[in-house]
Amino acid sequence: MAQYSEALDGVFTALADPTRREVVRRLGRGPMSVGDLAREFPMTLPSFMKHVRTLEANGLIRTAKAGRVRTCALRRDRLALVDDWLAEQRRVWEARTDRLEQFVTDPEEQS
Amino acid sequence: MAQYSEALDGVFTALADPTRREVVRRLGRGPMSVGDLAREFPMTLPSFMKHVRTLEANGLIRTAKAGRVRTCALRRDRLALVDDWLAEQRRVWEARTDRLEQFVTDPEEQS
DNA sequence: CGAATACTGTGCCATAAGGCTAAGTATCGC
DNA sequence: GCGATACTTAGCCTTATGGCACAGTATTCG
Repeated sequence: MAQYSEALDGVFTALADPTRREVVRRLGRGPMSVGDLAREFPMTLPSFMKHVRTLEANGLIRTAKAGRVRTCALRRDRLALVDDWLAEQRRVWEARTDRLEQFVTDPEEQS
Repeated sequence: MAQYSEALDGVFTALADPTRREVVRRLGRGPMSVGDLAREFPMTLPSFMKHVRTLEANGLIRTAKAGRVRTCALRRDRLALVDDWLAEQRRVWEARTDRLEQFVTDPEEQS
């Protein structure tokens, strides 16, 4: 029941950017170097590195430098936080005593 | 396989804020008016309304005004987008030919 | 050793996010 | 109708975000 979780803030923030989501996707296939990853995105390396750092800071990836190459790997366990949150949501709304949602958005209402 | 999805951007952005996540949680129990919702948060009404608008703009809630009261209701179907994205992630990493993750973060690496 | 490679660090910039106050509008209840 | 209620609009402020260029450091290769 951890409501105001900073961890969730971080994970959702990290996943709110399309570049970062794509990095997560690619790393799902296996570890990759920063350079190899960056090559697929239309931005400069320093800009791309910010995304890498954001992902790492929020625990979604792990990185390590060997020689001059930094390799990134996905941390699948962190994505589980999202799963958990969704599961709790479902728990909440399944708990309500079958209130039959009479509420309907009024079609007249525009603004 | 919609990668760069604006819908996902919106949903994740909306959920990245603890106030908005809590609103989603509370609405999980059933519809509520803006005023009733706002009363539980330590901020002014105008500030709170911004969150309501963000949630609505990103499709996570539906709102309608009756008289002087605006009622909010959760749109559970939008949360399914997150579920779907997670499911696709799992599909991606399960597809890799059991690459045994030899990659280990080098303990020497600090910066 | 010297050039190329692969980041890394710094600083700048524009826009967006999240909060506030103050004032305005629209209902509702007496 | 008049005051209270429930938003709503407008404008301001500060910080965060995401991108850039340019210069620097550390490895690797020939």
